[in-house]
Amino acid sequence: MADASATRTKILNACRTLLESDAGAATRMSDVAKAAGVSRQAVYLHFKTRAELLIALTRHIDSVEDVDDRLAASRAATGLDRLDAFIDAWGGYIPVIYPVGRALMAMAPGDDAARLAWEDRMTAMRQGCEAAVRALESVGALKDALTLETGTDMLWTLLSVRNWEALVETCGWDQSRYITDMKALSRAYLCKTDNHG
Amino acid sequence: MADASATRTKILNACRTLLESDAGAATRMSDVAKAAGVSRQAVYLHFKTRAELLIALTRHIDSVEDVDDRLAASRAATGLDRLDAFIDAWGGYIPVIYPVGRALMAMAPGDDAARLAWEDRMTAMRQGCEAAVRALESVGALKDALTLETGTDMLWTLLSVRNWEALVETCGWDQSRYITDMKALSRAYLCKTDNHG
DNA sequence: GCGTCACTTGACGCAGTGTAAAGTTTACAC
DNA sequence: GTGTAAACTTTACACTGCGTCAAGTGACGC
Repeated sequence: MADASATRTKILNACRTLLESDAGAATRMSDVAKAAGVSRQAVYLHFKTRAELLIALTRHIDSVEDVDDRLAASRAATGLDRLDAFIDAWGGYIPVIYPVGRALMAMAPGDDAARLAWEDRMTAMRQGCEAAVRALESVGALKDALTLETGTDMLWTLLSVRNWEALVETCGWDQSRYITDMKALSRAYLCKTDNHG
Repeated sequence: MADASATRTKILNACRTLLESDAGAATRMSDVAKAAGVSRQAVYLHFKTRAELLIALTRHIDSVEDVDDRLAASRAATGLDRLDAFIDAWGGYIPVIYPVGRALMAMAPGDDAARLAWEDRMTAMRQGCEAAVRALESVGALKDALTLETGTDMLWTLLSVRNWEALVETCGWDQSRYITDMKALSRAYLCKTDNHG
């Protein structure tokens, strides 16, 4: 018999590879099984549903890619630096989770489990936005017209995966320009004009 | 026998009403048929596929809601006014097409016809963005660091239906705040700082 | 040898889209 | 009134992809 956790990992890696390929969004359970070299039923043995597989994959990627380490740097920064550091961290992580995120977003309208899982992630990301806006507020850099909540709503929207998709995937921006311009955009909206160029 | 074009309109209106209801995104062909008071096959008699029905609905809404009139005002404006006028026009139109747009976006990953139709619309909207950025450029209000294309890419992204969805549907902003803040955001990113407050 | 765990095989139920074919109703023509 | 044609109904079915079920196989521990 095979090692169960090894098979599980094989399935997760196969699924990730497929999702990262061109037609990744259309990846079916049978494709995953074939790519992993197991039967379709073996996939269901490890993951009850397609949504559960994708959700498990996000966690798998998180641990493999050290998401916590990436975000640690942004938590150390203060004032305007915190905004930049957060955009570096989150913006740099988007391309990593994008393939599976895209699949989860695609099934979200019709699948509560997928929708909730993705919403949870986006809610967690919102905490980072709020912390960055709070950091601006605490050094008096936040525009007077903005509240913590309004600023957070907008930053959370600007840094959405959909916007990354639009700029990088659709418009063909490269990742570094995305980061640079998102920083400029966020600062232009959130910060008093006398606090930046 | 019934009037074919009357039945067609009945189907389109029923479909629109369903899409505008709470669980609109999940609207099936059989739901549309039932709501229109015709058989499921009658729907297929008028629209070969679900995608075709949704695409026809966007056109139907365009004509009923006078989309051309809405955009005419923005084409008349110049300089900074053109940006505001375009955001008023397009931003005001998003809530109108959102229900059917959401359905089209949901099926886009797996349906070429739906994807292409939605992309076409977004490409048309991009023309408006480009015209607005060009208007800024022509009065010397565009930031030196920005090109026409970069500015257009970003404005097109900022004014996406997804961002309206995030702010209005998810964050609960009201429509007028969405418009106001989008204008502020766009100006903050696109315009030289000495051209606005 | 015996059980058990991981997995395979093949079949099936289900939902929703789309197709096919035969029948019904209405209108209009002559 | 008979004929015909268009709009629509009814019933049935094919297809895809998800998820389930049940019986079978192979390896390993004891």
